[in-house]
Amino acid sequence: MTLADVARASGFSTSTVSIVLNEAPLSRYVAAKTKEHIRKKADQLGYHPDALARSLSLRHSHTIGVLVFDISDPFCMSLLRGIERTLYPTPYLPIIMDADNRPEQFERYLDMLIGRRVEGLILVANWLFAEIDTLSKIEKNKIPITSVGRDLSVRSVRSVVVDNEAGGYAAIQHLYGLGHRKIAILRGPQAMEDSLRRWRGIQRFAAEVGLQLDPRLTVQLPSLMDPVSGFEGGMQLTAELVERNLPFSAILAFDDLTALGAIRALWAAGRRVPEDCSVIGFDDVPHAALTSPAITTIRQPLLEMGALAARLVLDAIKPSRRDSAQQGFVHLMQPELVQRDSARRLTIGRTSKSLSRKS
Amino acid sequence: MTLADVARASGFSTSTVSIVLNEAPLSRYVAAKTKEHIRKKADQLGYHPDALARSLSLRHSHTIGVLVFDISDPFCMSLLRGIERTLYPTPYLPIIMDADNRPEQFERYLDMLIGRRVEGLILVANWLFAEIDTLSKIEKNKIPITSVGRDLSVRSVRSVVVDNEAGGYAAIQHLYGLGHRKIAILRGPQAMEDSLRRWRGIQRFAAEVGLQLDPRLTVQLPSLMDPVSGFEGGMQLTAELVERNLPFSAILAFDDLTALGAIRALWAAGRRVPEDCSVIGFDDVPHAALTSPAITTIRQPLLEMGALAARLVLDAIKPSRRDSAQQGFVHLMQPELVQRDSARRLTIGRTSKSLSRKS
DNA sequence: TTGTACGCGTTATCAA
DNA sequence: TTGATAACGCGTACAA
Repeated sequence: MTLADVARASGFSTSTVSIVLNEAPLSRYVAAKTKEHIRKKADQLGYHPDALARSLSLRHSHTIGVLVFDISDPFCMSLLRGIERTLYPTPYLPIIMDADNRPEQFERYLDMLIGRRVEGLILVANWLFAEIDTLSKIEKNKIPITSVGRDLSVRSVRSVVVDNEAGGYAAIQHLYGLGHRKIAILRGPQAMEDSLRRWRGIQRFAAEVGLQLDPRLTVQLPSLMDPVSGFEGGMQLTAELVERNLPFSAILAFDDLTALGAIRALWAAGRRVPEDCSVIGFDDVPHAALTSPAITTIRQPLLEMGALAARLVLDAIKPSRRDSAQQGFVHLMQPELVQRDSARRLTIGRTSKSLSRKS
Repeated sequence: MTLADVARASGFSTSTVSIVLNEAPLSRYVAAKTKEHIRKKADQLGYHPDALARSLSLRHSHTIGVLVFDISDPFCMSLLRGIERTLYPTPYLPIIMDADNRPEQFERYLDMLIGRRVEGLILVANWLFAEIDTLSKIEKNKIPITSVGRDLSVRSVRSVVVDNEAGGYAAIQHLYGLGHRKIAILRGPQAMEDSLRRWRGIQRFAAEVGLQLDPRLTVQLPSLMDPVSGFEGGMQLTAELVERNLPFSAILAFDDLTALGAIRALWAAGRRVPEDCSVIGFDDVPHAALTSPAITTIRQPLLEMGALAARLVLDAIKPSRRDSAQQGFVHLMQPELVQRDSARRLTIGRTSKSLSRKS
């Protein structure tokens, strides 16, 4: 079904049909019954304008590429929702691609997205990805890029990330406020900047209140990992901690998955959460609220972050902006403590040996 | 950067450039140094062929639409992965759209997908969706459709679904084998066919072994719900069960989210899983393995289901097939019991009042 | 108020 | 070996 088909069937020319169907300005001058007739014919023929041909003619595709590094990471879901919802009322269509954790796939999809002439690009970079130089291709093509979840502002891309330092600070502050002093810290992989930032926040708080962080209780997730292995990592690290028999009454985990792993290890060792040990996570992925106990965590405003990322590309696409000054700007979102059931006030005189004797 | 630009820069015609860059058959006759030269020029200009124009010319888009009804449902992630991985080595590009649980959005995206001339369509219909007549549009357009996760075979669409009856059967069989007799059953919403099928499997097993299903222990999730409310529903139903003080030693939940809700209610009531009550889920969504206790469940082979769905559309797209006979065929996938920690053998003489006295 | 003709970037056909 | 030209389906000046 092409425009020509509709034109032939309705007895008018393609231009008239096009004008009517698009409600173009000129359609003001088209007779009402002509419009009626054309619309009916089009409908009855099941005509759908060819978006490809239209894009070609109009010289813009009305699409925004959304490149996700790992769609199975629960972290992404809310981000995608935020993007989706922001784009929905606009004429822009998000095209979601999943790189399945593989850099080559990422590159290939990037190429395809460029080939499809996306007008903007949102990178959902939840996890590490090696400095992919492929981005320079995009930069050359002058396609506005926004990265969400990871700071890529070194290049010419705008980034939307959570304030990791504030998050780390809030996490330890909460635990401290609950009376915990012997706190095990499960840091993220070395290579991850998020991890470093959170750690800085933790240290800052500790310094402010004079809390001593026992280096033996501060451990680090291995470097090369995919998101799920955050669970494995948290579990293993915690198991080792338990094994070493160091006293601790709380665990500050790198993220929710790590926290889940920690809880599993605790559970396996017969320690209850939160009775015997408090645990705090980071991110607030959707299912953090669904476990028992529900995870107390530092919430990244994922929905809002996705929405902001979408708005940023949208803004950058509009030609009538001098936002170019904002190139590479980092938007820091404020995290928020979500109190649930996995962390509680340290009670005195409980039997568990995991309790601190100090307080 | 267009083909014409490269042609101009390299001093050859667009045809030659096109032939060389596509490694078309004719390129066998092009001088090696010409190829070299053209390739270098193209590369250095950062030329990316315009997929839209190419599609227009070739009369096929090499895209497959993937319409997800709710991308935030963990159920979808593995399905998407399966689709993704199957399509990756082919020239077909999956275009993922998320309807965000809203029928209007579903319809709009369906239209856009048709407009973009997708050559096939995969419906990831995890949750209920009202008989959307919009599908008839697609049927008119002769685009092959495959539905995964939900049986839509009434129409001309091939469906890939798990054998729900076998799953229900396996679930109760497992619980029964563990010694449980007083089993609470959290059935899915009335309107959902999956639920009915699973229930049939349960009844069949019960009849075979002469197990009496206490009607008071068989409850049903409310009808209008989005996926997360499966959690709410499971929690509420279980809380009511506990409240009514009926003895039961195991819960057979409609799906994993429902199971999570049940566990939460049990947890809130001070009953431990699996010590005081066993729980079995359905689906094996990614995080069923990450809770403590990890959920024993009936696994849907989601990855394989996604892969099969993708292969089905791929097959249907190939013109040289007489698969049309397979229109509307349902592919039943076999579920599999995954034993983890939320269900265990009923031990005799435990203190909990929730135990069955019979066995 | 409606029709004609051209261009968007590619590929395919045919000629040279 | 390479180049000109006609589609592909659509929007839009421009003409009528």
